[in-house]
Amino acid sequence: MVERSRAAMGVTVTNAMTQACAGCAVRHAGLCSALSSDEIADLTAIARRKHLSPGQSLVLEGDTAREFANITDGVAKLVRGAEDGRSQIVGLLFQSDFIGAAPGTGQAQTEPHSIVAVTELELCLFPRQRFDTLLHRYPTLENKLLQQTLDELQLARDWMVLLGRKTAEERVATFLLHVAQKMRNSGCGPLDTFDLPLGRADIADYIGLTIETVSRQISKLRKAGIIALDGAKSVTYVDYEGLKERAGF
Amino acid sequence: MVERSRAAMGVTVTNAMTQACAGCAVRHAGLCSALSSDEIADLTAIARRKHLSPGQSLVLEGDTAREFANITDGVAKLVRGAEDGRSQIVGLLFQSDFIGAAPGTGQAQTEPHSIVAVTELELCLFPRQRFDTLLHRYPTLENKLLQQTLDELQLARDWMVLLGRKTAEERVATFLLHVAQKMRNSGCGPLDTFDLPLGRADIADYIGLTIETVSRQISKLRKAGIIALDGAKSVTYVDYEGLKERAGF
DNA sequence: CGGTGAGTTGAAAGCAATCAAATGGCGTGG
DNA sequence: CCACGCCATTTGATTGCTTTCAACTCACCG
Repeated sequence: MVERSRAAMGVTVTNAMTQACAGCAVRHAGLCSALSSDEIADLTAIARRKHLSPGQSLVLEGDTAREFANITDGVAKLVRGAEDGRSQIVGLLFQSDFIGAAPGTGQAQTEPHSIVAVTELELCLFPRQRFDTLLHRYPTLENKLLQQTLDELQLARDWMVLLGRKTAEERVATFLLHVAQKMRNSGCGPLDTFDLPLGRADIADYIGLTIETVSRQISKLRKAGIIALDGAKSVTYVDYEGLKERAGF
Repeated sequence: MVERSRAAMGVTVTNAMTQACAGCAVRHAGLCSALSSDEIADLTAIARRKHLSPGQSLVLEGDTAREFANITDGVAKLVRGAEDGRSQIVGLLFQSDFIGAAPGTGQAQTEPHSIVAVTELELCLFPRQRFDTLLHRYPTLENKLLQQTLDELQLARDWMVLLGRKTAEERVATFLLHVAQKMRNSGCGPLDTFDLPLGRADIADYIGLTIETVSRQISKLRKAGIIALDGAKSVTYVDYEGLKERAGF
């Protein structure tokens, strides 16, 4: 809770100029790492910061895409939902991940999925048109975007394997490993204890199971001594290798 | 690295000069549509054609990536497999689709999945290094590649919804609609009868079911008068709207 | 101290997987 | 031209994993 003080200040002063890209948490990660000091100034000029609380959405499925964004802190989910209550999370976004349907095309598009904050979320927004202009001006930026998109495609395909062929236990184990890795990338260091960013319902929607099955499998891993729990969210990874085994291929 | 002249590239017998890009089936589709006549000549210079028969593979999961390719005719599958026999098709590639793990990064990578011909397949191959050079020289090419990658990402996420949340009947109906659309894009026109490019086993691996379940659901659709069959592969779409209903959201 | 919502646990039902066998298409060889 | 064998597909019977329905626990908060 202590480390949230900086974010809290960012809320009250939402102008980019007062908190320029130079000192940004993700200045040297993700897209922005592709830009030089001079180039980053152009980005600063069009950037706007925004804060979302858990459950609040940045865009809704079907909306017209108006802006792109970079996540500077927190976790967001990409959700595709059906009228009948079924919904599937098609991606999780962490610190330094980029949000945007189709940059570079120069034409308006409708959002293919909702984007919802699952933790307190800090964003850096870019208006569509202006960002596209920069994209064309700086090839390294477009190249970096291509690489990130390819990474996401790879991840989506990994998830297709999970959803199409893995058992409930394998899915939960894979999910736990996935989150652990992402949390580490987000600067938390190699901790073996941290809070899951998602509740049971979101986990279920991410790995294609029901809440009850997720709960049962987590209990099973706990009873097997693979993980330890403190409350529902705080997880300690006790037997990392055992978890990998249970995650399957 | 010294870049050799285009003339020096005329090594292979089946090289591009004997069948230049200008008259290619996909000259004005996919990646190549982003290039002018002058620019396409550079592509012609590094291109090499190749033919694969059903079951033959272009790359194997884990191999080092050596080349990119364009599909000029036929259908290929992207497969991720496990030792225990389970496997999942993470993508189908049709005419004008691009094959390649991570262009533009300039470094070798291992292939994340095998690429296997499911029909007679005609390819246009590009050596990794040389293609990357062109990518940097022609921004429109890189931009087009970004767009296609974003499209594929969108498709992969659609499939995540299918694999995570749809019933067996919805999966089969969705698959049939998907294939129909792809076949039409491949220049077959708005036919309502054609051969499925995949056998039951591949369909099962694509939509996350077993062969038997796929067969049962197809039979059910036939008995319901939604589709008609002539043998196992030739399908006639009788009730398009009914198929859409059964495909779910 | 009760209310609420998230999570856990139990029992029963359902849907797809598995096991098993029959059918059909197709090329080969008699 | 037909018989045979092989392989893909279909169909049937049973099993079993996950879902569904339901009740209970727990933490948090007014």
